[in-house]
Amino acid sequence: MFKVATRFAPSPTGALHIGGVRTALFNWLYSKNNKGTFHLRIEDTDKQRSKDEHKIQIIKSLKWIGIEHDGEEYIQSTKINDHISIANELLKSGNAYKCYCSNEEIEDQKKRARQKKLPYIYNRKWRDLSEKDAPTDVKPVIRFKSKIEGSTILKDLVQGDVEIDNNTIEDFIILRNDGTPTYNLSATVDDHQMNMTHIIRGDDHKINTFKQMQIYLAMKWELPQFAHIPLIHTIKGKKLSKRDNASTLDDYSKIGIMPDALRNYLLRLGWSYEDKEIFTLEESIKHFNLEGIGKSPSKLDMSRILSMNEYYIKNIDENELYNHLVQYCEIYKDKIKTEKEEKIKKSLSFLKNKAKTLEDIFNNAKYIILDEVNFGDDDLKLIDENAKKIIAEFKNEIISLNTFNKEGLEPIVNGLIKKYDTNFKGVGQPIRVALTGSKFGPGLYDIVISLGKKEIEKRLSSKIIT
RNA sequence: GGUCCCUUCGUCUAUCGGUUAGGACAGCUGGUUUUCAUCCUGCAAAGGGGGGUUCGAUUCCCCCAGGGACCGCCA
Repeated sequence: MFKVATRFAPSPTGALHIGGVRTALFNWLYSKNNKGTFHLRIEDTDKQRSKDEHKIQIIKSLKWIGIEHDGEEYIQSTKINDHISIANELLKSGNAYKCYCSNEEIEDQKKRARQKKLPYIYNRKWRDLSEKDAPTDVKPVIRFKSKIEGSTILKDLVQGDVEIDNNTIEDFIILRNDGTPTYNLSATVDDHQMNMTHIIRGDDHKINTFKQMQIYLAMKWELPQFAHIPLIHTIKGKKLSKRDNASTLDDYSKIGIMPDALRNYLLRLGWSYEDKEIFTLEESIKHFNLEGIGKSPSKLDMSRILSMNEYYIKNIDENELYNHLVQYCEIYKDKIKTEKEEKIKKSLSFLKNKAKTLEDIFNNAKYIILDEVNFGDDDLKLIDENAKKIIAEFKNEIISLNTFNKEGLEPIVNGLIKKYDTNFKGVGQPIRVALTGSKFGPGLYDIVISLGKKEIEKRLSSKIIT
């Protein structure tokens, strides 16, 4: 048995979206599960639309989520000569022919097909015509001579046997009239030269597979295995496209989703393994298989992404979580100063308890991360004369407090509650606002302890609340 | 319109002929609680429709309906 080799072959004509990432993930997992290799091929033959920045974004995105390809990336545009020479071989062996139809002629055919509500399929005009009759003013394209008789069965690893009549596959163009190869030719030649054993790609490629199979056959190349995975749909039930919002990895990273959480979410979108929901990277490699891939398309569900992220926030090692937070804040928020590290790490256990995203943790930890307290207008309203008295008294008690923990703080707060004939909220809220600027956030004792005596004293002396 | 694919709770899914159709997320209860949460109880929630096959179908077959993908000298 040959070593499994898979590939992910995006075109760098736009940002990689989450559907593409899942395809890459499945390919990667499948190869790793089989102790094989995973390759990245950049299909940059559309020179107008291909951009280097997209290529960089693609590689960065894959790396972010934990996927690294084996070997150098394969740049399709550097192999164009190979593709052209295969086209010529096909021409020589009678498996392809020159088509001298003008653009106008083709457009006309398409128009007529539309009018008659028939599917357009090239009429194979030049399939049997002699080149002697060729017009001199038209540069020909090269078309593959598709089978007309019989049918082809695709033994799809996900969808099972799929059979279509050969005459529904048109004589597709393999070389444009400017001499450049088209997708189906290039992809096939590359897959063959890269020795791919398994082509795992979106369901939208299925018709291409039938075309490509014919090229393999004509070239007497060994056919790889194919697996067409169902597409990811938007909440509206349509194919996810580059135009959809929030579909690149950056969009998720920006709101504080962690790569492992998204990886786990994507893994379970369209694939399952018994009732298991949480998969470490190692587990996902161990258990991944093609049998577990469902046949129906699945919808993207943000609340699930969020809850997966929440799970990872609560369950991963706190040092690791802290590192994620530092990176996140540096890129998207305020950089965390190194002298805050200890305070934040100590507080992570309660900061993370009310967070679904790294952004939530940042918000909860803002009172530590930022040196200045930013008061919300509504929150400031809570600081009336009575509240100011409570705050002042609390400050005085704190100054003389030796045991700076919950046991030491509780009697102080309780004393104030009694004195001012109120409840916990009546005392806690003004102090919380004075310390953090907000009435929401971690528990009062957590805040006080995490800030430390010196900082408390400083903040409670602020003019705005005295 | 043609070809192909799909169809279990709102969502992701389990079930490989016999189950009170299971789990997870979301939702709703109740409890703990120091705001907001977390955490813990519980509840509600599904086999598109119609035919077969079978002692028995969510499961196998057929038809219909609905949804989707493709139909580029893009990839």
